[in-house]
Amino acid sequence: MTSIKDIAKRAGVSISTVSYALNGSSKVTDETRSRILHIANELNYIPNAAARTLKKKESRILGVFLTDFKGDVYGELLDGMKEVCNSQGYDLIVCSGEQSHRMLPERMIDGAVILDHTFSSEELLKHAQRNHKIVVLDRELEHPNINQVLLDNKAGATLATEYLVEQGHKKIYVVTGPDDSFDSIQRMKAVNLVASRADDVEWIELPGDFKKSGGERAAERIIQEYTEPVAVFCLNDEMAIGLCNRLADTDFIIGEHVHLIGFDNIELSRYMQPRLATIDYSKRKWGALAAEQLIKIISGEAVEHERIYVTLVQGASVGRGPKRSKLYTN
Amino acid sequence: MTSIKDIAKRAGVSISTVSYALNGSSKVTDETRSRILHIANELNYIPNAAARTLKKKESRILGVFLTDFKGDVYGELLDGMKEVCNSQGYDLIVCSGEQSHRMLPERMIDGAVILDHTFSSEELLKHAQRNHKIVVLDRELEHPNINQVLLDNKAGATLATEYLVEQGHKKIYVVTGPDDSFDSIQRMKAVNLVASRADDVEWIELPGDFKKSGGERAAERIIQEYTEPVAVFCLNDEMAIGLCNRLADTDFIIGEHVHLIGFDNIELSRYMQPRLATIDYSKRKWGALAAEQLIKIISGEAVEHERIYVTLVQGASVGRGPKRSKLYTN
DNA sequence: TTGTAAGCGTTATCAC
DNA sequence: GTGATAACGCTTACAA
Repeated sequence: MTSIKDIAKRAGVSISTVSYALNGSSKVTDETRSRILHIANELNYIPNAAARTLKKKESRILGVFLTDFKGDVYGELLDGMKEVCNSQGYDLIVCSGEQSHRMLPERMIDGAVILDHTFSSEELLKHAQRNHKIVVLDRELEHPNINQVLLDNKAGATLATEYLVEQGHKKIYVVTGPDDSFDSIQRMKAVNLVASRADDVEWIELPGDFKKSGGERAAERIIQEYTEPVAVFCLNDEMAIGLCNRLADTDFIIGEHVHLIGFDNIELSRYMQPRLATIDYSKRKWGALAAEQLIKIISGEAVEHERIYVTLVQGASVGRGPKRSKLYTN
Repeated sequence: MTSIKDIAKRAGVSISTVSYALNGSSKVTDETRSRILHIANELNYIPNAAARTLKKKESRILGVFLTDFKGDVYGELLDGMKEVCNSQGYDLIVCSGEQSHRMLPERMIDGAVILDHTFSSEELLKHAQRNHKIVVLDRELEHPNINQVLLDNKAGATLATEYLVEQGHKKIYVVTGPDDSFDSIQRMKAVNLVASRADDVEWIELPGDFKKSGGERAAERIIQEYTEPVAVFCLNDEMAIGLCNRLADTDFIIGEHVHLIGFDNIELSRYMQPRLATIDYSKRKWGALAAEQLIKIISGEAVEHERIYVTLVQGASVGRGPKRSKLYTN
């Protein structure tokens, strides 16, 4: 591997002159610069990132941490982040898994965007304490070095629940996420609020996991307890799809016996028959904003926490209110 | 930031002793080791990755490069890679975009898995020439430092085309990927071979892009030229779905007027109505194998190119042969 | 304008 | 078993 030392030798100058030339410093004559550049090119010189990072104490790399790589929300979110990072001269790397937790403390990256519950809040606070910069997308965490860019879960869950109530539903199943999920807890709170404000609305919590399996299990319960048309709010689309899958094996009809709404508006939702009602938000913007905020706190700018707004997407999966339709089986 | 120097000072030993203790060398007494470890802990010592990488000339990080983060194939593929990497003490980072091309030559990572046509083959060969280790998933490239783990495109496209031919289809549209896509070119070759071997089969190439929009454009053409039921082989599922979308606005019925098969078996395909026929393969295994091969060539082991096998997934989207059904509109 | 030299935080070779 | 010390490749005062 050729280093600036080799270039210096070949050019008959010192390594510092080479370094200046390479970094476009004005301290060097155009002539020597072009000579050095030419030699560097000839020798196929490529700078060593580790050395630069070690010296400058920054890598110009940002990391985003995900619980896993599956998940339909991620694609656009990451592309949004990438765009902002690149436009600001940062590189973005996507990390997942236990090993990846080292990257921030070991200073491989200049900052982290967290959407990964395998990071504990204590862990994140500890990092923030050591002056590492962090943006959290999946929890509330207060620290000068931590910024929050959160979904407006409350608004979303309120929209969804009110939509069901407006359609005349009186019995609403709510399929939750994992117990420790911030999103799930927030959404539940809003459901509770709306339901308690409405007359005569009963809501039943069904424990879920934000995965298809959770929706399937919820479907089992609903089938068992079924007496009349019900409404179901799955706290994310993936569970809603799991629920549809399970119901597809039965004579229950979505939009008629089971009135269903999800959350996230993942791509699949568009293709469900009937179209899944859900809560939409711009994943791209979420990512872009997260990256922006991270870069700002790295640059020492003061920032406020941000919120990603959501909208209701109506869909035939919710149908037109309880029609008390007869079910042929069961 | 506390470094081994600080620990050495506090422990009253030299930095080399600290380094030995930290790295579990047997050259140090248990007593001093535990004392040092204790102090390191007390001072919240965390090693500096850049310094280690600079000195050891390896980062124990592997990179995988994607054209973009969208794409339904990636989730499982990446999880497969992550699993193998972590089990071998490597960390995995996912990269995309022009800036990310620096990571390999600048030695930020010990090796790269390429699934990204923004890397030219010349670029990759140049890296290989400089002793960087690479596994390619999206092209054929021969070099001692490059290993190929490729889909069996030929087998897949043959299975798909034969399936259509067996169902009695005589006119087959083939919607291709981008011109420079290795996968697309390989699949086309197989289609051509099967079609030319079969009596009386006509096939028409429709230029696509592996994205939904390509499928939509293909649908336009097919609608315009429609005279009798046709078969369509979209060279990936995403275009097949785009095609379905466009056709959903018409009276054409998939499986009846348009007999459709895709490639990839992405998750969405399961949820299409009717179920999309397609070519399946294990994305997780693909990723796992790629990571394995990369680690092997990094360790200096000799490896052979690998192939990922594929199977046919039948689906109602192909229907039961040309039934010459009447179309009400058009 | 260019050179000298220190230093970033490690690892590793060699003495002791 | 432990300690000096050089080296990894680069940036950046400071000196010339």
